[in-house]
Amino acid sequence: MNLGSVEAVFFEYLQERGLRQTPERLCILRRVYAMNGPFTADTLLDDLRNSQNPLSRATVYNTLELLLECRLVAHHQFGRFGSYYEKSHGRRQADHLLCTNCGRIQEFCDPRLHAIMQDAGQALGQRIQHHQLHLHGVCHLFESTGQCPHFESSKADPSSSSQPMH
Amino acid sequence: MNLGSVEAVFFEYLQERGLRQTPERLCILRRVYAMNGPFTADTLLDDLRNSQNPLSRATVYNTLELLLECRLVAHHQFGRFGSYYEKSHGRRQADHLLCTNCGRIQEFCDPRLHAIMQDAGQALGQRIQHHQLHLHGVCHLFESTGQCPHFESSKADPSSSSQPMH
DNA sequence: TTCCATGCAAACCCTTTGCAAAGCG
DNA sequence: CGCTTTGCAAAGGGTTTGCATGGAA
Repeated sequence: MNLGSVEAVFFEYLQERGLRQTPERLCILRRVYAMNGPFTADTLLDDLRNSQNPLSRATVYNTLELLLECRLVAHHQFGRFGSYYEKSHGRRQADHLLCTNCGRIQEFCDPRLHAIMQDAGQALGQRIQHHQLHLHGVCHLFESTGQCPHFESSKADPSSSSQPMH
Repeated sequence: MNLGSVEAVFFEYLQERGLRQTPERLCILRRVYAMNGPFTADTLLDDLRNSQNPLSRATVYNTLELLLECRLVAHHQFGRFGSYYEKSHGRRQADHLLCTNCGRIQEFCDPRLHAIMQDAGQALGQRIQHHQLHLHGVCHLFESTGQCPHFESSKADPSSSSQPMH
C-alpha cells in the first residue's frame, strides 16, 4: 500500500508490455496516489498544471488508461458527466451512493454483493471481472429539514466521501 | 403493461404537469414501446427517420426526458459512450451484465440486492430511490474456445439481451 | 538509432441550447 | 391568442486522435 510498491507494480506492468518508463508516467502515478477520494481527469490535469511539471491532456488520459489496465486506478462513471478516477491499489472494491439533492458521493462496501455477482455470472455464463453499484438517494436531513450541509459544497468535491463503509 | 395503459400514464403525467399532448410525444412513446431491449437515442432517431414521421433530435431528447420523469423509460449509462434507454413500465428493475469481449448486454435481477440497498441507505443516512448495478465479465465460451457467438453481431445490438433473469 | 511517448490542436461523440416558426389548449 | 413545442443548427463538455517532435532503450 505504500507508494514504492505501487510504483513497482506499475513498472513491472510497463516492462511486461514492452512499454517505456517515462518521467511523465511516474509523475502522474504519484499525483494520482497523492489524491484522496475520486477525482476527474481535469482535476488531475489542473493539479499537474499548477505543479513544476505540467503535462498535456493526451498524456494524462493515456497514462490513466495504463493505470486502469494494471488496476492501480479505478474508473467510475456517474451519469453522462460524472467521470471519476481513483487510486485503487490495496483498496477493496467500493460501491457508491450518490445524493440526488446535493451531489455528494459516499462510499460503502457490502460483502453480500459477492454472492450476487457469483450467481449472476454462473446463471448467464460469464466469468465476472468487476462490478459497479450506484445507489441514488436523498439525505434524510434534507428530507426532514429541507437543508443539507453538503449542498453545493460537495457537488464538485466528491473527495468528501471519507468512506463510512459498513 | 399494454400500450393503452402506458399512453394513459403518459397523458396523465403531462396533464398533471400542465404539459401539452403533442403527436410527436405520442409517436415517440409508441416507438419506444415497440423497441425490445435497450436502445440508444440515435437508434430511436434513426428509427423515426425511417418512418413516415421523422422527428428532430431535440424532440427525441426532450421527450425521453419526460418519459424518464414519469418512469415509463429507464436510462442506463454504460461507461462513457454507452447511453441506453429502455421501456420500463411494469418491468421490475433489472441489472446488467456486460461482456468485456463481445459487448453483449444481458439482464438479470437478484432480490438480495434489496437488502444491500436498504442497509447502505440506513448506514449512510439516505433514502434510496433507485440503483444501478453493472457487472463486467467474459463469456465462458470465449474463455474456452476463443470464439464468441455474440461477437460483433451484438456489439451494436444490446437488444439481444432477452432477459434470462434468475 | 529506433520506435514509442509526448504535446498540441483539431476532431469526435453524444447531448443540450438558442431562436424562429408551428400548433396545442 | 398565448405560450409551449418543435426543428434546425450550432455550441458544449469530456475524451480521443493525427501528426510532428522529443526521448527511453
